[in-house]
Amino acid sequence: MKNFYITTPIYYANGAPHLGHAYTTIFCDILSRSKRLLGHEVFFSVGTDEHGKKIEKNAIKNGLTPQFFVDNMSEQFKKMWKMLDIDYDMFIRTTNQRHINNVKQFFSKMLSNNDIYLGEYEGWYCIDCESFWSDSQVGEKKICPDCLRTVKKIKEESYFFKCSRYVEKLLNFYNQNMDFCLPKVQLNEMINNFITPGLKDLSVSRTNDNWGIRVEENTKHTVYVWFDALFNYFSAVNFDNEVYKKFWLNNDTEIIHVVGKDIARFHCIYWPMFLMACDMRLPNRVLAHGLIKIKNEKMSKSKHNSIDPVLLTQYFGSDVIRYFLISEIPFGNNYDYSFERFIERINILPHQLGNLLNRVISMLLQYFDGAIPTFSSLNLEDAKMQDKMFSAIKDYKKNIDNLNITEATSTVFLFVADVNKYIDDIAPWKLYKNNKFKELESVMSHLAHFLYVIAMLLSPILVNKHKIILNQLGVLDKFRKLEFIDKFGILNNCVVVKGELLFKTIDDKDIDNLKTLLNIDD
RNA sequence: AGCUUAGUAGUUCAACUGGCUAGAACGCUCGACUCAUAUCCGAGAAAUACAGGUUCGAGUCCUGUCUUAGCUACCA
Repeated sequence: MKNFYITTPIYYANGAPHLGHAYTTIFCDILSRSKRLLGHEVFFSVGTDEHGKKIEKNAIKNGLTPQFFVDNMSEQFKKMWKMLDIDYDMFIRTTNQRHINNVKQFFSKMLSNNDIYLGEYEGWYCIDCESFWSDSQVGEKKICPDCLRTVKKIKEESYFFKCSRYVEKLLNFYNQNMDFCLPKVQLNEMINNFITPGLKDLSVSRTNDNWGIRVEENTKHTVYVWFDALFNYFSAVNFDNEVYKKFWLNNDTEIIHVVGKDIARFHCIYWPMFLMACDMRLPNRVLAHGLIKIKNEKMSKSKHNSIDPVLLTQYFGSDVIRYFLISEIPFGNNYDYSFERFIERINILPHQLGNLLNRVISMLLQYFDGAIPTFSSLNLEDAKMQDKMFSAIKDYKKNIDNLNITEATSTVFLFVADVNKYIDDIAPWKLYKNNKFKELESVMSHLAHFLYVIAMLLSPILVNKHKIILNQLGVLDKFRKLEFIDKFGILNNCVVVKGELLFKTIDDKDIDNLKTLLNIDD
């Protein structure tokens, strides 16, 4: 069976984790857990990108050494991932010595193969915007397209990666791997926007950045942060020979990079080219998701509009945050966060799932003293519901295979709604009143099994709460595996217990408290 | 400024290469039920950005306009 190597981007260590980081990482974690649930072996890496002028500046401003600064930052990310129950196999840091050696080695190799050469970067520079523009961008008037001020031409020495050598090969690769980049439109943009107009050689070194990996052959230069950062995906599996063999060298391993679409370009164009230049295998997929915005603004510290994932997680617990992000955000689209939507979304958990558990457990206690009756199937509705269950499982698996974890989640919740409706249609309380115990047994044994299936399918998302469902149903440990979910009867004679509420409804009083806590004003 | 994406009920998404009455979900209005956490179930109101064009037929294709978003070598 296929293996998977799944990666998040390594996050830039100049600020605390925000909701966008949480989304990407939760996405990858749920994907990893889902793949494992279906029986695949998975290696899942996360990490931090710790070089660059910005970090150095930031550290100095705070009176710290850059190393101390990034040590602290990467700890913050680790803490966040722990809070969110991110079950990663590797936390890679670009200041890791092994990684530094790797980068130097690859840089040297490309230099000696003439894939990298020393040249001069020349560009139009706008002093006020602190940014470079190309000829076509500044136009004939030589003005900054942003602020309309006059730009200056400046030159500096730089190493360049010879993109032209690999353009043809890259396009061939795209053609043979139509699904390399999802959503597909991203790849069109890459081709039309960068490759067709003529891909320029990429500057891969800097002379004005001290906090970076030195170019051995010319110590005036440090390696450009993106060159450094991309090779983390190699370093993360390269530290251990077994892992390296199993998840990098093995062709049965599918390598999936999950990124925000703002950095898709580096992963779809330059990263494969670098690997080609080093004669190494290529990743199989780049999944480019949309960005989270608040009131249509990009999240940033300076605008004071970022929602603190630490506070949210402390208040609601990781399961709720995980469910919110994965069920609410359609993959690939930008998402406009609002507190109201957040509350609406997470209330689905108590209303639909929590309530379902509660009503089934209560009925089992009232009608059967808590013992799940022997499985039987007496009427047409039961049989129909079995079909729905099987097709829900099938759709779920298909969606996981296609990497649609949001769709997979909604498949399960559609089934939850079906089960709620089934209860209303059958009205077990009427069967009880009319002494139709045989039929009641049939219905209740189905209901218990359906809840068991639901808990198992949601286990990659609700990593804690799904256990509460299984515990309240009294499911034996040995049956907590996906291979048993389509086998009716394994819950026969399990004894249910009424426990704590699974989820609490967020009401108006809670909302007021939260607004104070999170500093939200309308 | 250029390239690219997207404009569908109040909101977030569907509708395969143009093809039955444009589907859901949340919210809203009304109704029913009592196993349940004022939860769950049913019914209803409500939409193709604008202007042209191609076609037997357009949300889908073409042209123009407007709007949103992303990128365009030192912020990752």
